[in-house]
This record gives sequence, structure tokens and C-alpha cells, in this order.
Amino acid sequence: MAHWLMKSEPSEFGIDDLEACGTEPWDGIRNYQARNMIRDEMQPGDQAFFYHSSCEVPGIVGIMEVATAAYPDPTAFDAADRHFDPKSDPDNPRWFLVDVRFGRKLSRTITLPELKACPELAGLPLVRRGNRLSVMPVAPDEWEFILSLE
DNA sequence: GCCAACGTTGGC
DNA sequence: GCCAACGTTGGC
Repeated sequence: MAHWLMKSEPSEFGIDDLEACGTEPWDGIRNYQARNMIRDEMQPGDQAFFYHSSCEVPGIVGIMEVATAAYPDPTAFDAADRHFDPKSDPDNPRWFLVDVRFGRKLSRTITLPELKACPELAGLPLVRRGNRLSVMPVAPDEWEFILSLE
């Protein structure tokens, strides 16, 4: 079982929204590196940290589970959707997503500055300068370490 | 709101 | 295939 970290802006969709709906398609990923991980590596049962970005207190706020295999992102085909991509052909889809299922909220937010201060996490793309990946792998020891900070 | 960093686009 | 311009991300 693999581990991941996935970013979302809480003003768009936060951990409370996921808790409310239970399971939700993680749509709108429009970055090839992230797409490749979703499409080629994510498996149902994988666990992921829910990370709040572009907000008052950026950090890890919860845990969720990958609920489905990857499938084409329908928002790419919807001209009315803000994630519409005319270059994604339904017969040869460019963008993929998985559904995620709410796991639990952490008892507190593990903040970005806190994560950055841990030498144990130096290899995590999140804490590297200028990182913009919205989906990234978390190594087993990094996963355990982050949980130990809660 | 600012701006650094990065990815993508498109002219050549 | 290079690279400048542009758009986006995301912390602060």
C-alpha cells in the first residue's frame, strides 16, 4: 500500500467538505506529473494526507483513502467547467482522477513550517523550494514520522 | 496583494 | 529544439 499527499484549497474543497460527503472525485488535476502518479500508481486502499494550501494555516489536516482506480476526469470534457480542456479527447483522455474517501481529521493541523523544520522530511517534495506538485508520494517512514507529530 | 518559482506555449 | 513570454501556484 502506497502513501500520498494531496493538496486542496479549503476555500474550494477542504477536509470538512470531504467529511460531509464521505467520498468525492478528486477532479481538476491538470499537471502531468500529478496525472501520471494518479493514473499509473494510485491503487484503491492507498492512504493519503489531505493538505490545505493557499489558506491561513497551510498544512496537513486529515487522512483519506483512495477509493477507486483511476478513471478519466469528466470535468475535462465539460465546456462549462472551469477545468475544461478542449484538448482532452474522450477517446484518448488526457486527465485522470480517483475518488477519495474520508478517513479522519487530525487532532490538529501539522503546519508547513513545522514540516519544513524536520530533517526527517527533507526529501518530501512539499518542503522543497518552489514546489508546486499537488499530488506527491510519501515514503512509509515519512508517513509514520508525520503521524508521530500529531 | 506581492512575488518567486515553475510549467506551458508558441514563434522562430 | 531553443527560449522568451505568459499563466499558475502557493507562501507570505
